[in-house]
Amino acid sequence: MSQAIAPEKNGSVPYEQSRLYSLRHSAAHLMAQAITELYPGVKLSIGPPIENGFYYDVDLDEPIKESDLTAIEKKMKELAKLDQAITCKKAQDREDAKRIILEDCTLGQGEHTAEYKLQLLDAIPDGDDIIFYEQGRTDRAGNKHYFIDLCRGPHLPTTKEIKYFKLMSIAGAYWRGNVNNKQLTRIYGTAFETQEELDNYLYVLEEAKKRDHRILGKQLGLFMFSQRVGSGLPLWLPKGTTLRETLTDYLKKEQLERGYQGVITPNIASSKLYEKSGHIITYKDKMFPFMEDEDNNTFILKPMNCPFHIEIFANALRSYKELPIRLAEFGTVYRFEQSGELAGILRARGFTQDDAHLFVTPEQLEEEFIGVVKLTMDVLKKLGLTNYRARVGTRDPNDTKYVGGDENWKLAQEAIENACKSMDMDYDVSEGDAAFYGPKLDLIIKDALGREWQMGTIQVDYNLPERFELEYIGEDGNPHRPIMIHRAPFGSLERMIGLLTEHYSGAFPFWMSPVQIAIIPIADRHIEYAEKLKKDFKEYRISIDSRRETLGKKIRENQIQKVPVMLIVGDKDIENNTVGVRSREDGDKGAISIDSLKEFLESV
RNA sequence: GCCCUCGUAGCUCAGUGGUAGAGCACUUCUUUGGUAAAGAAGAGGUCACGAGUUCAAUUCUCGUCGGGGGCUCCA
Repeated sequence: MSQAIAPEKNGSVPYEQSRLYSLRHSAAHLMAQAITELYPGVKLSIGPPIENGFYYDVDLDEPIKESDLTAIEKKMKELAKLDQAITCKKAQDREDAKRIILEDCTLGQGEHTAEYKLQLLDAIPDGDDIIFYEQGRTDRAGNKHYFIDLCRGPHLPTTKEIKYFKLMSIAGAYWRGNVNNKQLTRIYGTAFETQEELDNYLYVLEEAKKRDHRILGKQLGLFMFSQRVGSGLPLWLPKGTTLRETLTDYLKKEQLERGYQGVITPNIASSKLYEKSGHIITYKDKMFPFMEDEDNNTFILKPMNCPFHIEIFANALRSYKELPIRLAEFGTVYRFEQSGELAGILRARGFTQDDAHLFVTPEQLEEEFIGVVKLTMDVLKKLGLTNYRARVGTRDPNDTKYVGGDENWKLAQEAIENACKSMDMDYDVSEGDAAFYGPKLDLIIKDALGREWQMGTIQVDYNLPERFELEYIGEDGNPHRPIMIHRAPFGSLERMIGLLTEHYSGAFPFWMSPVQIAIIPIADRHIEYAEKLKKDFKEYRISIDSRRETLGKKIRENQIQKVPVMLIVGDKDIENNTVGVRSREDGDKGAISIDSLKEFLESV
């Protein structure tokens, strides 16, 4: 299990200061104590509380399985009941702390078990307090139990108060989050104040799984995967395609109104294009394998659209009067994501970006950036997504993957922050989350299971124009370098549709629904009337359910398909020129005249 | 890619060291019905794939492929 659903709020106290937070922290210690008793010689590393529980990373000689968690839970219960007091102990100095780690924390299981704790000690800055928490007691049989851990705290006063917990899953996690380090075993658990809260959490988790876009995508006939087609390569079914086209039509219209021009570029290109852009250096192993022709020319399945749009810009000698040039394309790209990174259509190997690149003068940058932010916010509002956060991704100064000079990076970052400030937008700055060619503003939303996904992104880029030596002729008659803005309000069609599916539990708003209206003739003799109705309302996406099934069954199935409006037609309707209206949300609304139906549909 | 976990009919899922079952869906027949599942019959599976252990494997072991939860990563 991971960070899921919503953080538990305890009145107005921030989670980090809540009793629940301490409870989970203590539960992590209790689990570590149980593990040291069951698996002597285990090396402990870190064990913090997280959004919906806690984990502990341990280094075991023998791999453990999920079925072993029961035994650990049982041991935890025993140790909790001992009512071990949990007390804080401050080391005198660094030497003293080292002694405590080597002598006490190892619990007599050998100094090698202190490997990670010693590294953690080294990471504590000079002058900071070095604190330990210990717990212990002798049980009725006379066995001594003891545990001490380097830890900032806080904790509950006694293990007796850790009652309602559950170990959830096992995962691998690299020591200090670095792939080059050893992979440790991470055990996830959760803990609550009451049994009811724990049960409720598990229930909510089950319910959330039903909202999973992969399940709904199958139920609603939106998309599929096939083992024969390959991993991470979705196939769009008719209804999913309709939904997708509805979204692209909407965005195309918005973009047209805002001065964008559509372009179309190929799905493969010479590797030279990506050598020039710098993508090959950074991403070679994350692209699909290269193709080679008889003359040893190498081609690449396109992992992104920017270099193509750059070529289009560079195709003519540009005047400042033409700028800004806004080139838009729903461009399908292919990235060879690691198998473990795939997640339905939220993360696929082939996906379509609602991409555009703006080529602007320095004077236009801020206004254009703000224009793009506005477009993105308008789009998200139209889609009904409001619960997102903004993140400014900046460069990690210690990482070498970034291209371009310091001055360009500084300018680009200032442009983004200025635009955000002038729009009064709240954002977090996240170091190391920039694209390799420039900083970016990302909009992030959570899925059904509480995992965060990047949707829209806006990037300011001084570097690719430099690499491709892009120019326009300024008012002064001299060549100048344009600045690029990369942007995608949806991010990708696939991810956006996945997120929308979970957001709405598949019950899409009327305007987006693949099937907006299902007309249900009661008997065969009513089909003709249904077809006439469909013709009269051809501006809507209508299906006629003319199967020879009972009315109840057809209603049930269209309801499960989350069709927003059903129109039931029978003898009475033909006679009176009416339809029986049934809404997805409100159920049966009774018969209304065809004229009122027009009004009704406009109000949905 | 790594750690854990799963893979039985189109779908959702039971089940077993002696080659398989339910509900829904599908086909046919009866039923033409007014707001969340009409009735009956039929058909449908190399139990993901490959190898090993065994007299015997869908069941146990290993490998491959695919899915899921994490880690890393996401231009």
